[in-house]
Amino acid sequence: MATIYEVSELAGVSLATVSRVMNNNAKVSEKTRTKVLQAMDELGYRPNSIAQSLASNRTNSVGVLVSELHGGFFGFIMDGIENELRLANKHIIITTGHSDEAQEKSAIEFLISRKCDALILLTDSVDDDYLVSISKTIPTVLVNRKVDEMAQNCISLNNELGGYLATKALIEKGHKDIAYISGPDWKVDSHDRLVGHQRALAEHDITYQNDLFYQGDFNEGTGFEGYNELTAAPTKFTAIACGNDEMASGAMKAARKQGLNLPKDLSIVGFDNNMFASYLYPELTTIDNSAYLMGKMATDIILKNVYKQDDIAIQNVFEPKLITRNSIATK
Amino acid sequence: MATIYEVSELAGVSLATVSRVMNNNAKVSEKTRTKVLQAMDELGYRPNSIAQSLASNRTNSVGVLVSELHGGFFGFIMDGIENELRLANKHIIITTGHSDEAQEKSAIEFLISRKCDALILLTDSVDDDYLVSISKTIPTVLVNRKVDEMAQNCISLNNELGGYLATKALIEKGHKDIAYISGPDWKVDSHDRLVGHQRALAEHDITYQNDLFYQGDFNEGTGFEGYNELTAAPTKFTAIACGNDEMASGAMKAARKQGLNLPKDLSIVGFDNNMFASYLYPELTTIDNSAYLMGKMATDIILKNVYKQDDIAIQNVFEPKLITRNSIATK
DNA sequence: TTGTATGCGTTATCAA
DNA sequence: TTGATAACGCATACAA
Repeated sequence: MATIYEVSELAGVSLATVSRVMNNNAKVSEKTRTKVLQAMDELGYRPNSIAQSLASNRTNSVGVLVSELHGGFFGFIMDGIENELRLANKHIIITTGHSDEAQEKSAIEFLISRKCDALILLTDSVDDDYLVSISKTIPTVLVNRKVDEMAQNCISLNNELGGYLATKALIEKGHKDIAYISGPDWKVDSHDRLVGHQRALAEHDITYQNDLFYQGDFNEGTGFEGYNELTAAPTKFTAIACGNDEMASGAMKAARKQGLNLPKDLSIVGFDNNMFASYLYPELTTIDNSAYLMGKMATDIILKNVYKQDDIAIQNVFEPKLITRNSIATK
Repeated sequence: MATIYEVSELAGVSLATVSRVMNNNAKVSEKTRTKVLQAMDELGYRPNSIAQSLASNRTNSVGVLVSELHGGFFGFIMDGIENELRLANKHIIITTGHSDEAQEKSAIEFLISRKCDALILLTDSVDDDYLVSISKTIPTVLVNRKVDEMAQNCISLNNELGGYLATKALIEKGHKDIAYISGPDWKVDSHDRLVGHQRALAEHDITYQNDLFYQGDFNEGTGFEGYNELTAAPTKFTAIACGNDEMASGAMKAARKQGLNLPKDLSIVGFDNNMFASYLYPELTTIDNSAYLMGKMATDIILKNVYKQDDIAIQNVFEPKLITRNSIATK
């Protein structure tokens, strides 16, 4: 592989000059420039970005931590990051933490030792203090998480509003007896969605009933169990709002197993607008979580702060949107 | 950020010694080792992997090219790669090509200039010659693609067998009138799956009929259209085999729209075992494409050839498996 | 077992 | 507008 040195020899100029035409950041006469370009071409020269990084103290890469590489949410966030980064000629180094604290920390350490110019982290297994300390070493933006000391660098979804919109969609179709299958309470997203649900109820003078609440864990199985538990209780309902789409799917399966005709006998609304939501039957009405946009925005914060791209507007909180499909029947 | 030099000063030893304890590849007395370790700890030293790479001509990273970051197929392949790589203490640099030749080539160029130790490529937009020439520069393995000159470094699925198994599953449930909705003919996977379908038919003395064939493009919409086209023709059928799960979903939606009761009135089998397959109603019987395993194996080839890990068995072609769910009724 | 010296392929600071 | 030359942080052959 040809080096800048060989290029300089062939072109009959100095190392410095070759470097200048590569980065075209200094004046070079048209004549020498073409000479150099020609030499590069002739040698099939490709810059060694490792060497560039060492010398310039810039890797033009941003490190990303996600839980898994598969899965809709992460996929779209990564897409948002990667697309935006590519437009800026930067690139992405991805690591996974599998929602395990030790793995997440070691992934972060790795990204730092790899000299990423900045970090985008999706994590809930690592504590606030650690994140704050990291952010003092290297520009860091957090997606789907809020840490007060880093508020400017946190991107999140207004989950409360999302929960509100979901339940409101049910109410507007005439439903009053609405059950709720929640995600784990210790997750803020999950908690906020429930709060939104309750606000929608209250605003329409519907009293919230404990009988109509089931606590799941965001996995499909608990949606299934949840529906069965809820129907075992005396309080009847005509609709269910679910903390996410997986559980909505589970509830749909359980309901169908009990012989219900969907959506006629039971209306359901999900949350996340997961990839499979439109493949469900009936196609699931749900809340879009703006995953792609959040990834894009995380990148924008970095482009602005680290790579000094101006005229970029930052938005830290995203508004969820209702995606209307066919899983809600008019009552 | 502390450097190896500062560590050596604090520990009162030479640069080389510090380097030795980092890589523990040479004898260092226990006494000096602890001295060095202590100094590292005190300074919060983290090795600069960029500098390591430049000096050692090894980046411990493998470059990966996929079409998109979201989507089940790519997700699982990347998972397979990343998991295997992490166990070996190597890491992954991911780029996307969006199925566009120019973008794919520039992504590959990028990975090379980034001095990856090896490449794992998922591409169908770039020609064989280009891939062969790349593979002479840097160890390259191809997933889901076959190039004769690089046969040892190609990982693929036995799509013909998959197509065979899918249709055979239908036949074994008593179906004889089986329609087929195919992917684009120019894609080898798609073509091979069809050939497998035809073999299953032939083996059971069922004549293949053009009336029962529809050519789609692997997207859900063409599954929908396909079903409508097929039912418009005079030849009747009780089952459909689809080139992939998306089209199967489309066909299911179309059938249901025509008032059919699934799977009683129509049996369907898909291909790929896409993430949403188990969320469909009825849950889709399909063919698993071993995406995760193919990603893992691609990595293994590199671990063996590039990183010299021995005792790794290589398998270039994967056997698809039938995943039985509820979308096939007994006739 | 430890230290010295050189090189990896660039960028960047000076001079010229 | 160009050219020497010193970093960048580490690995490694060679000496000691």
